Amino acid sequence: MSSATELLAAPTAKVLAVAQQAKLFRGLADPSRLAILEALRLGALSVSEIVAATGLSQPNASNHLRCLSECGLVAGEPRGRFVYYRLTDPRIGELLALVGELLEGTARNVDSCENYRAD
Amino acid sequence: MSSATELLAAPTAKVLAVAQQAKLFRGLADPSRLAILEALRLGALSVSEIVAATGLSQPNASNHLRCLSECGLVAGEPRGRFVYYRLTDPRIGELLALVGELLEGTARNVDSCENYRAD
DNA sequence: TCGACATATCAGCTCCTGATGATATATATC
DNA sequence: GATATATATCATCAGGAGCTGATATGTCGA
Repeated sequence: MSSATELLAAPTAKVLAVAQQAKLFRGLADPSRLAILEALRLGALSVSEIVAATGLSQPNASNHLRCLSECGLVAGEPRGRFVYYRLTDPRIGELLALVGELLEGTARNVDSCENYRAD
Repeated sequence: MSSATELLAAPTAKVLAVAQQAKLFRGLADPSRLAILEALRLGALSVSEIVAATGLSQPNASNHLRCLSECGLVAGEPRGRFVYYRLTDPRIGELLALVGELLEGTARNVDSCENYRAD
């Protein structure tokens, strides 16, 4: 954890908020999960449909869906043998759109960033 | 990297966009970097001022600032022995605000997310 | 009940991430 | 030139993240 002095004291609401924000961003900080969220922007999909739309392996997609569910970004609804996932909030689409706009204006050099290499 | 079939072919603009978005989110996916960005919302600060505002160690703050610079989220301006950092785009503040709103509505359980533990 | 299909979970592996302490480099002042 | 301060870089470490292949579990239809 950060060595921020605030964290040495009892965690303030602000510190907790930052930690939660970091977690949410971490949920988004993976190409596979972003691909899943993009696929879900058009409507609910089953796991198999998500696998087909993203090219992910089935266990990999399932793992990422669990992660996204636990972060509250998606929710699964079992219907027989299928589980249909959907975005929990339309603002998630807004968030992705805003980041797209930011990338056009500022983070042109993200691709050259050595810390986060897209292998 | 993701085994997405699109990536096996020549990367499309879409795939590259997702990879860039993931990188930008990864830049934001750390409490220390978020604390830095929050501090900079009020105006440009030197490295020492950022250290004071966040409680981070100097090398740690410097590393994170380099990361944020390379992602295009902040820019440093040397003035004598000081380097003043600022946000490169006001929409970064909007992004943080939107995530704050999302957290109020959906990701209430982020704190319980086992994949991303704030140690 | 059995077989097929859909989904979730697991073990193991590799690579990445974020921190620290030490230190190098740059700038300003005397 | 020497010293102090500010900042950047490095080596090292511990822990986390993301993937695969195997497999367990649940549902549906015959």
